[in-house]
Amino acid sequence: MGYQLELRHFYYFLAVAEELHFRKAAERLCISQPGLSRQIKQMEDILDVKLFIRDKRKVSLTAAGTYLKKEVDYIFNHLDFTLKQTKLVQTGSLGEVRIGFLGSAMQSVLPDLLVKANGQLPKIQFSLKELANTAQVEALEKDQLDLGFVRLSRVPQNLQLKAVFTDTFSLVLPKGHFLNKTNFTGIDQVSTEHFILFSSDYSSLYYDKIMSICEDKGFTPVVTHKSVHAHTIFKLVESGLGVAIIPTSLQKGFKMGVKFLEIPNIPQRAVLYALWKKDNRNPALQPILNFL
Amino acid sequence: MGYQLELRHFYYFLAVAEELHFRKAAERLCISQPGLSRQIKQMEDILDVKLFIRDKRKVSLTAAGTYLKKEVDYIFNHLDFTLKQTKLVQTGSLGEVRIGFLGSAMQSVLPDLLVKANGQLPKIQFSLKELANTAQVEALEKDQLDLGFVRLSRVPQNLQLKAVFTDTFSLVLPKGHFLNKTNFTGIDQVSTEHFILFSSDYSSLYYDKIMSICEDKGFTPVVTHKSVHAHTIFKLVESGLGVAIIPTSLQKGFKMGVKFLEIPNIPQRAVLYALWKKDNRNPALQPILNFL
DNA sequence: CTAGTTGATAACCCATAGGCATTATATATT
DNA sequence: AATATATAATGCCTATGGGTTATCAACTAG
Repeated sequence: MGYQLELRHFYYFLAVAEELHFRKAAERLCISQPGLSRQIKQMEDILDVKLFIRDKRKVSLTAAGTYLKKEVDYIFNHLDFTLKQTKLVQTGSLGEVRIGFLGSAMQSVLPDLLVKANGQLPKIQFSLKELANTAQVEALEKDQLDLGFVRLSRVPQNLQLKAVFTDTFSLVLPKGHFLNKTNFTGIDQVSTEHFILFSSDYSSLYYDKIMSICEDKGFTPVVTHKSVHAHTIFKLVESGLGVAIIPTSLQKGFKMGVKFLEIPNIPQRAVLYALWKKDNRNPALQPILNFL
Repeated sequence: MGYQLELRHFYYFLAVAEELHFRKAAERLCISQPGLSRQIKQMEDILDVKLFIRDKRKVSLTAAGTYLKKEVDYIFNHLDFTLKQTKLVQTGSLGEVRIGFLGSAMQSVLPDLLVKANGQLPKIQFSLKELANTAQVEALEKDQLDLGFVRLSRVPQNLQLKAVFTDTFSLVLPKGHFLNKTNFTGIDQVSTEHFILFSSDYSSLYYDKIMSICEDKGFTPVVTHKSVHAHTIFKLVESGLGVAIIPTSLQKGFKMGVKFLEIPNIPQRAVLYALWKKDNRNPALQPILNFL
């Protein structure tokens, strides 16, 4: 009785919540299973809340435990970041902004931002990580990221979207393809070709847009390959395995045996959005957002 | 060495940061001053950051300490809030209930429930999904739903049924049909008409009930169309393609070229049931069930 | 110079986190 | 039905380290 919750309890709780197995969690924590069991029990006693259901042969989280895990995840990430920042404040190099991005943001938006920020706010450092849309959303909610660059139209309530770059779409063809700038009139001219697209789990919004471009012209594309990297897609096109549709700006920086034809007269646009948590606590984020 | 930061360190840190006085802070914490001094020193060693300036006769925060205090204040408030919420989740006064329903439940039962629940349990959120009977049963068993609204008489053992709304049946006729409130005596008057019904795979119980209504009156209806949406059925009736039998309350909310005549002197009733898993683990479900 | 602050240091004490051995219970196997 | 194997919980013990008191060192005020 009269015990106090300590960080230890939360570390242990997270380990068990992730492993859903006391012995494995204990191994990961480098302590014995009985010790772990006892600490978790103590935690439940202090909180007066059942966190785990030890049922039959498996352990699972209660609703309360599920809720707590999500919050503790966030709190720990925020705490880690805070402690790192505290040290930076001491050394005077205050300010780190953790940025996640889709590869396509590296074409222009992100480099522009970094150059501008470096010029005017030299004390703010950046850590960059290439991540898929969904991974960025999760990382933002857990406070593992401060800012994301995504292609999504709908995000959770507590996140804020802002369009930062609107792009047209271009058709990617092998060098020797009969279509060129003068005789290319519309996407329906390649309706019988095989298509190579970005994976829908990498960016479902992008995937749907491509499909709608084709459907507006009255055909459903035959998709033979999917990839997450522009380079791979270009390589596949170059090899004659099909054609692709990509945001126009993606062609920058690639020298390959393919040609790009901007698709005329379509309403679809590839929109890149900046994304951040509305109540983000990082003071370095605001000045960065002002550049967008 | 090799120590770990614990919540205690942060509690102590906050006390000193507020009092700016070790003895007073120690008093407030009900520990001795030397103990406090040692814990703060340990904290600074672990973080490798100087948090306080002990200068001459007064204590003050370093820049790093000031930053840390602000963040730890926030983190502790958030943690307190989280722990309180966790307890609420356990008691079921906070949480999410996932509800599946037949379109016809939206006429009165479900809106009533939601209004009542929102009034008395504003912290419980709902996610709603329109699903057929069988889909709801499957979703309930998979724990993708907490509560369903179905028209079924028999369900698997581990599910619980409860009647929540009993309705009479009405005949749906085109506006110009010769039958009306005064000359309508029984369903046998339309025994030769074509019938439009809900699909039996959408609700087999409903389908069987309709058939039994007719069979009780000595005829088997000629079913020419089936649909899953009330709106579609009304449209088909309006177009003169047949007549329909529906639960009386379904007419609410539709303005169409059809008329409704309640069928007198029949024992059949359209019963809407609430359905849930007996050993559902969601604590938010119980208080909702109490409203039924 | 003395009295009265302040926080830091030293040496001891004991509460308790964690280890080991074991039990209790459920599932899988024979 | 009996046995084997897996799980988490329980009981007892040890030793780490947080908290104690006593003291020191440094500063200020009178």
